Amino acid sequence: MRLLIVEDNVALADELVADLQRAGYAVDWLADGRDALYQGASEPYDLILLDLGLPGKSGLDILREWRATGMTRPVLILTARDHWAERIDGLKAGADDYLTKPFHPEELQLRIQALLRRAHGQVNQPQLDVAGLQLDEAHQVVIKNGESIELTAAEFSLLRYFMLHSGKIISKSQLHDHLYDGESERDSNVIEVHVNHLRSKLGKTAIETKRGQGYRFLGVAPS
Amino acid sequence: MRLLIVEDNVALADELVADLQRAGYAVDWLADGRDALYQGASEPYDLILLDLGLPGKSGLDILREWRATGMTRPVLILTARDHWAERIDGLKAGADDYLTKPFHPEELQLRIQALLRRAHGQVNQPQLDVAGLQLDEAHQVVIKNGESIELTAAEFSLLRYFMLHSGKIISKSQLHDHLYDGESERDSNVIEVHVNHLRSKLGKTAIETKRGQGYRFLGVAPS
DNA sequence: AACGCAAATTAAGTTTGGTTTAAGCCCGCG
DNA sequence: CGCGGGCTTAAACCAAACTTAATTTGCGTT
Repeated sequence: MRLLIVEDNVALADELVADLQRAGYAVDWLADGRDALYQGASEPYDLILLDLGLPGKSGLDILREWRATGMTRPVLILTARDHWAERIDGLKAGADDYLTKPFHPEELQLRIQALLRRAHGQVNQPQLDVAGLQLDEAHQVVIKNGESIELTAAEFSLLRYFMLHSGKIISKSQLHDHLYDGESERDSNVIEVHVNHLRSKLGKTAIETKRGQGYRFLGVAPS
Repeated sequence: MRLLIVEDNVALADELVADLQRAGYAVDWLADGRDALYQGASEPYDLILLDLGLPGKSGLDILREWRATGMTRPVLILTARDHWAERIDGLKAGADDYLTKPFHPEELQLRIQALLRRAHGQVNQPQLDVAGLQLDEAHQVVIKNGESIELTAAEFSLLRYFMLHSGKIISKSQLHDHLYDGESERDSNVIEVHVNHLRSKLGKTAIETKRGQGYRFLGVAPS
């Protein structure tokens, strides 16, 4: 999953970036509202964290412009506790959720997970449960027929993407765009290697390949 | 389907070409307005993507000249968001649709599909639905009597062309011109081979051959 | 800092499957 | 009949995807 953080406070931003990268997200960070307006709409982010107290262009304005031009990606607003009135404005402007600063990192993680699930139609489930597999974010493992399987960070975020897009055809470039941040190569076979690992852990049939188009996640049959 | 891209930004153009080729189009690319003016009118393109911010000759001028000389092919204009006034000029000059940069690749695909359908009288349908067959662009399959049939890339683009020209007689050289880009051979039997494959998947009667003239797509009778 | 480990990535070699070529056959039309 | 366009099949070719191994990276430990 690829996230964009729009936040002008450098110290906070650094911490956020570090936290989220540790949690297996590809993270880009922008401090400037103008850049954000453009990049948030053009790059394929899965979720955007937006600080409302930006210099230059206000966070609310950015959000409104995005929504006006048909940008539908989930946006989570960060706002200072003492500006609580902003929350309502934020939701009105099209935010999907908000969080007041200061907040606990774990709280943020949970909100992000919930938003991502929600954006893919997995409503009200505490964890991703798709096609015979449950993904345990806290322990970075996947449960298949009651048996828990350890995953590396890369495998985990790849599988999470597959589970959120179960049944759809996903191209390798799409995977690249969503699992790696701005500065990374396109001509490599990382994806293929990790898919190979996932297949050996979940079973060869869990991921189907559609030659020339991409992959399709099918999951496992219950035993 | 054969497309022409007129775009001077090399990076963007490369990406577009790659995307569209993956989607099964034959793609030519020109960066220069003067070349475009000539080639866009002389080669048998099915659709032209035209960037307005060209050096040398403006995109608008090119479009106007095309239309003045009776060139009726569909033209999709690409324009920067902050030059929004150009859109109206573009439509006045005879564009069929426009898209503001930055845009999502998927959005572009949808517009292209819509324009191609529109240019062939298939109005307002989300997917090609002709002669008992529905073409599913997203999954590269065709649906016949509720049953989904897998197609290879070559079969898919051939079938798409047939469905867009259903009932008309189509010569083999016409197929060559529209399914393969500039640099390719003419004396081969590729088309015949793929027609053969399509017939074996759809039924022998789906495509009729008019000896010495070409093929005619008839589709399948509902069961 | 330096080490050691595991994970991530790159690289190289192999397999697979789609596309094209090629050759022989069929068949409609003179 | 026989010529030529079209059909069919198999084989050749090529690029995508897979696999495995080697290398690099990053991190925790000392």
